[in-house]
Amino acid sequence: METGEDITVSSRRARAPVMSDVGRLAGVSHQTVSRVINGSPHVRPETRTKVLAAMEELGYRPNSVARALVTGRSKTLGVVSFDTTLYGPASTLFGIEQAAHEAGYFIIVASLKALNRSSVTDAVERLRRQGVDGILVIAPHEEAGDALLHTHADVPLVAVEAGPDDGVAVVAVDQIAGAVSATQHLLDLGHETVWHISGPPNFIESRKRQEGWRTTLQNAGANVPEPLVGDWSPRAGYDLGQHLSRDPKVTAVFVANDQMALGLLRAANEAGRAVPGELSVVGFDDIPEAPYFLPPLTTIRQDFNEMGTRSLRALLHTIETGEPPSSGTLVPAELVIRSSTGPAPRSH
Amino acid sequence: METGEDITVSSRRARAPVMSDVGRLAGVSHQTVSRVINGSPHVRPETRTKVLAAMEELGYRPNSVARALVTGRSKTLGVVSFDTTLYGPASTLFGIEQAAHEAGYFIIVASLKALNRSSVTDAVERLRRQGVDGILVIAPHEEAGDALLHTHADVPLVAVEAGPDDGVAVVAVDQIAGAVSATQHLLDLGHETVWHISGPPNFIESRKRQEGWRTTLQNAGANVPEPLVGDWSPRAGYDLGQHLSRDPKVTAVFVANDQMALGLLRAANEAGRAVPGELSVVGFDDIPEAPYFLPPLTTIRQDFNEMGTRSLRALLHTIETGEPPSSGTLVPAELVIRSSTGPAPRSH
DNA sequence: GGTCAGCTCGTTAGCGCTAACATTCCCGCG
DNA sequence: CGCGGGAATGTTAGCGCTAACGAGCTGACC
Repeated sequence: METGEDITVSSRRARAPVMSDVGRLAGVSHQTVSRVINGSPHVRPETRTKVLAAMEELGYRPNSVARALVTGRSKTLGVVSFDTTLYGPASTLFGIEQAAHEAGYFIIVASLKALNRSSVTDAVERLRRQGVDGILVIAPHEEAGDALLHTHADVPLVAVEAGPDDGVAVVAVDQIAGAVSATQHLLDLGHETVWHISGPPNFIESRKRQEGWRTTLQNAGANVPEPLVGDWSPRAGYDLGQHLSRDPKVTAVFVANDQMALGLLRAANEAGRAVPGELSVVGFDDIPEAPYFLPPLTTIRQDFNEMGTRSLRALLHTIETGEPPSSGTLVPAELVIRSSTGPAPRSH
Repeated sequence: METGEDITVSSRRARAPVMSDVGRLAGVSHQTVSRVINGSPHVRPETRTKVLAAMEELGYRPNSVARALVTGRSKTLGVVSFDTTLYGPASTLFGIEQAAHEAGYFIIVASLKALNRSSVTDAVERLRRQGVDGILVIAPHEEAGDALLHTHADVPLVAVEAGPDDGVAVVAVDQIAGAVSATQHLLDLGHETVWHISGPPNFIESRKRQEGWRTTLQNAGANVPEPLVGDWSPRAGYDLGQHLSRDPKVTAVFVANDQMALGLLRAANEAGRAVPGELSVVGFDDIPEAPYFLPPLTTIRQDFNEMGTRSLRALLHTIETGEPPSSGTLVPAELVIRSSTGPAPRSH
């Protein structure tokens, strides 16, 4: 076996080297190795060099599990999320991960199969067992939010994208303001009123967007049509859009997300209703595809990445200082005007 | 402080209960508690009951960090991924997470800022420090793949979605077959040849799709036009699509992903080229929006979820049996015909 | 020159758990 | 009635690391 030429790490592969191996090679105690690794100031430069060299030679890799056991800190954060396939959650997760990486933390994801109380509770529980230092929840859902109220006990937790109004720290986009500017934009264009395709009612975002839409219409003295309820999918937008497209009174629609707006666009196209000539539509999210819809979609941009970053920072602040997270951070939403909206057609 | 009424867990909150606390309350040793938790057969039913009751009363939560330290198994898997914002990687990640959950594993994500050797090496290194039991890499990129060859040493690793041709286990969709069926579909429709908008050349998928397209044309004796190179974004599809739309000879285009196909669709629309009347287009991926494009997009479906599941299973198999993962699993790709493709227009 | 502060390092004791062995008890058997 | 053996439990020794303390050495100061 001993070829004699193989002097690299891989030769004495019986067991990964540990601190005392490094110490032995460097002629110091394992504690000094620990000091070097943790950047203690009380180590002579030459000792440090020797230790570093020994680490290099052995290919030493600190065992963070052992460290976590003794410090009580794992430097990992849990993220529970519903559908990470969707653009919003995926982007938020991405932002969180980037920020965590910079802060020296790892992200453990626990995605939810169903959106109900027990699955959220269960996910949080699993993460705590795993020893995470804090938890982020991307589940802008009513029941999920409720569940958090009964869970967050001994580990810092912040809700992202939406959450209960109190009891838990929430970092979210200003959904209401976004919906207001979407609706107002349509009103300003001269439309008598604005129809609405909403998301599922148990999503907090659905309700906020609907609320913003409704109050804007009311404030303008406009008639408030019955909102149509979708499920965020393009298919729902298409199905609901077929109804809307048949009704000539409908000249402006605020759709609760871009995917459903896409479905509506197709329905309008098939029904021969010109967008924006006869029908104006505004979406929500500003997914990367939105500028290339036919026509390019006017929508409300949510800065998911920023939301991820901010929520992570809030969580980290709590973890590191022990102060409760400041609740209610709102990330602004921005109206992006493209070509799917235009002046109201001359009425009859 | 002692109210006397608060007898629940939250009262003696100095420190989370540990095994010996449970043992003390149940009148057994901590080891017996361990046996109960790990389902050892050598525990009397009544003892088990007592222990369970004590755990319940104390709100005991096993410390998996301590367990990981002693067993050397953390029950966590690392996933390194490039852009989890994209539909493909996001879906794959989702599939992985679901499968991992079922198997009792956690997923730690490490996303890459840049696609180069060092960032991949670095991510893998970080994950190993963290003590993951295995690593999954979603980075269908040439350099990234190369990096893996020099990294995978003492922890099982499998590449997902694409990877180097050997040296590392790879679970991927059959890109070539997908590209072949896309191109053949167009040829069968009577098009003389098929143009191609490819992804960035350093993506393995780009090359495989291009290869499938090229060989199909060659086998059919068709002329092979110079492929246009995009970057997966709708914008690239649009920009490149403007060129293509101007050229009346172009009657069929195979686009390397759906997002670029969307851009092409818009460019064609603006140029007044009817799809599929004058121009047929096939995408790749089958993103959820594809059926609602104008017109609904014919595309190649990749089962990302399946790929995630399979790659996880392969990894787990290696971890649990020690056998090297079987290389080269291919997930089939499926042609989904919708309305963006049609017979070739009568030539001049 | 003695003292004491401060730097550098080593020694010891766990963190909470599991693995391995030791112990107790009960049963059946010759 | 003693003894082997297995089932149920307890005891001990770490896993690899950090925290806390202690020891040796240097240098400055009175």
